[in-house]
Amino acid sequence: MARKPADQSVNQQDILIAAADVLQRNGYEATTMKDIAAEVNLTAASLYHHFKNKDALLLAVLEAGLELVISRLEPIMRSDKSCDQQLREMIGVHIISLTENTAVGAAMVFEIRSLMASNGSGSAAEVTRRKKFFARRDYFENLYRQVIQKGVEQRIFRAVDVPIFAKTLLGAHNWVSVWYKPDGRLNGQQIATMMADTFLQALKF
Amino acid sequence: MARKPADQSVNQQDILIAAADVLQRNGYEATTMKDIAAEVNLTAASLYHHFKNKDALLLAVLEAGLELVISRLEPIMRSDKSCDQQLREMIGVHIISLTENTAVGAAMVFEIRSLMASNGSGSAAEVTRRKKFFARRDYFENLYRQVIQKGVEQRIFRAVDVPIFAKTLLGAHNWVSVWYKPDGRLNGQQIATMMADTFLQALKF
Amino acid sequence: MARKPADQSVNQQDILIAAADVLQRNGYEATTMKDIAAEVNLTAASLYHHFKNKDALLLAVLEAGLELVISRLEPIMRSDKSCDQQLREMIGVHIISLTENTAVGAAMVFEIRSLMASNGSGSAAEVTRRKKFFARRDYFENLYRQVIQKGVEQRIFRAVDVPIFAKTLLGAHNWVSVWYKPDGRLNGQQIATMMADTFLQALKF
Amino acid sequence: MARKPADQSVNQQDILIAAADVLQRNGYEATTMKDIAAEVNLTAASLYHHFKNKDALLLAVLEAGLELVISRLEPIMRSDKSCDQQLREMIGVHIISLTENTAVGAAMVFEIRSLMASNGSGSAAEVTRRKKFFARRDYFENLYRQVIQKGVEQRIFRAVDVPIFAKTLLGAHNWVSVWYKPDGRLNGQQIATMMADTFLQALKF
DNA sequence: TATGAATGAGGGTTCATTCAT
DNA sequence: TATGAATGAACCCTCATTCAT
Repeated sequence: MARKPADQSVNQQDILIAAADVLQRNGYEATTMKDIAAEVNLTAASLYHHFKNKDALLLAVLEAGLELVISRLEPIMRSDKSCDQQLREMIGVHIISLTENTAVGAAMVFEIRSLMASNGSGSAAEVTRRKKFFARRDYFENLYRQVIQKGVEQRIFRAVDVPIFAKTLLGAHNWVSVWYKPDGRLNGQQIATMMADTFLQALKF
Repeated sequence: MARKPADQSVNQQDILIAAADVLQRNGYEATTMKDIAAEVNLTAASLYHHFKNKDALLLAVLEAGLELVISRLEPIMRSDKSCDQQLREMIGVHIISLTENTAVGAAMVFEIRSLMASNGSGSAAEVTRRKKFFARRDYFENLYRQVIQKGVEQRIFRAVDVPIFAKTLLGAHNWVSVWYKPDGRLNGQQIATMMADTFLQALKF
Repeated sequence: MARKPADQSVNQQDILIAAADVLQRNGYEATTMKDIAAEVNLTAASLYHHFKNKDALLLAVLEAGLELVISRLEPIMRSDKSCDQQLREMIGVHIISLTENTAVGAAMVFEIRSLMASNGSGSAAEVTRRKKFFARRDYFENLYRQVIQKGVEQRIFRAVDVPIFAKTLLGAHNWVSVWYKPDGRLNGQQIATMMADTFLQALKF
Repeated sequence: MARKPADQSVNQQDILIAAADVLQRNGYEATTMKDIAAEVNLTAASLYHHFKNKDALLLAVLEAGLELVISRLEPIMRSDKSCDQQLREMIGVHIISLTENTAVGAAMVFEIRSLMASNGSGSAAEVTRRKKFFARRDYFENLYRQVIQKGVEQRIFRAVDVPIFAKTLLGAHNWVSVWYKPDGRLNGQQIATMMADTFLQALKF
């Protein structure tokens, strides 16, 4: 009544990666636990040994993706390079992250709403964790705002509305994970360079 | 899009508007026929007198939104203004459309995937209609590409990769319908101006 | 994709009766919606047109059973007969109700705990309804307490601890629906008479 | 039932006690192996080293409870006291057992149905064991019948229908384990006395 | 047109149970 | 003995869709 799998057991990381992939392809609502499980050769029921429920899995996927990008952005922020150089590098690693791992990016674009829909429900711990995620998301966006703000103050960038500019930039980035195809005309690095050029140019006086 | 029939019964337009609204709030998968029906004081069953099925309804919503924007973009394209002026105005009406009618915009951002997921299924007529929609979507994106391309050729814009720049611009626009709040700090017109500034600046030599 | 049933549609009453029957046989947890549906030639899904969920159905069953008994008890209470006569008649109709409809009685015995288990969950309306049910249950028990109390005060009954005596009596009654078999040695009327004798005797000086 | 092994590992007794407790609180179907395991700091899987399956565990709980009561009832039966005194004492120890160990009592009230539901299934050994349990249950009820019968024959009790009177008495008793609260107005001894009074009175001429 | 009732399909989730470690 | 991981089975419930009225 309980068969053993041929290979060894999967870990949460494997599941997260698979889930991100499926989620990106199908979207949260259209993705079934079975779909995700199949991707790692498990039964849907088995997923519940690793994640409390579908919401928790989604949240874990988003968290992982967000933390990955943050972990790559922060060192750039902490460097003593000039603002324009910092922004250029940030856009670079961000786009590269997105193209290397479309799953994470697309999940973030599309599924935040699903996450918000589940707001209010769940245990206190779940609510807390969700709040923390949104706080991290704001922190992430703030990294961009900070460097833009700093550049404006240092007269390196022209005087733009920082929140709007950040949203503009992030929207453009997010969309990459929707249209990017690994076998397309341009690779991630090339796209990153172009987009960095675009936004740096947009900030010139 | 604003004609008012004499009688009081709901028509397809009413349903489309309501559907777009609900779809934006909840997303395609999370939106039930009952939800949409409730918005126009009908039962789910009654919706089937107006639309063949949920997919057809979604498609109709997307079509309406897309055609609205196209209908506002084409006159600008056909004018004899300079490329930069054309692009500025296009961005303007696009953003305004999005902020005036978040429903349509968000539907376009989020639900294209759902539509693609249903690809291959359905009658020949449905498949044809879906194909036509995607063709229109490409046409829409092409409007942007054309004006950018023309500007580049006329040395009014710097030499950018046109497809990538168009995607960048569209990504930024689409994202507006996600974060825009009618009671926010800035209205649609202000946002439109700022984003136009950004992208026009980005195209300067 | 949606077949019609051969016979005409069922109403809530039919479902309640069927549900009470199945619930009694299997217990709440062991009873599936499918089981109940099958009893009225419906699909499980169809039940949800009549009751919001399994809990609501259970509650409706219990309510119906309780109200039935209360409706038979109250006229006796309101009569101007002597306490001992009143109590005798109450025991009579109660036992008869139980043997005529073991389902309801057993459900009441066994499933109150299930109902309590679901306490706190659900919408405010559900909680309210549940509270009201428990209030009615208390009212029901109070009918017995009142007549006993009155009898004690009028020196018709010996001085017993009223709450304990009522519990004793109710426990004996409830258990009837567990062991009573329609084709047993004695019918409901006979059992009722014997139990009335027992408890009236127990109250003599 | 209260021996304590030197080591600290759990033994079947510990599990039985814990299981009885959880079963009483939640009922058989609503109680999970995990629930029971948690009560003794084990995992569900570990329980299977002690009991073949959930049914076996339930049966063991019921057996233990039943045997406990029987073991306390038999000495009274074997004494040469008068019938009325014997019955009084039997009611006393029975109620006390119930209030001291609600778990066992409630399990007996509520879970017999679950046990019967599993009838027919299982190995021959299991069926045998189940049959034996039911035989013991009948034996237990017979203890009451015997003393009542004897009393009637000796003209100590009035002529009642013995089976019905026994059911009446047992129903009242079983119900105690449902409503008894350790911190209630009366303790087990007081309740026992009152109920003994009631039933002895009911048997008077 | 509108709808109440019904249903097949399926999704999330739970749970008893197994087995390798 | 103990357990983590896994699973088949089943359950509750939802939903798009149909059809008689």
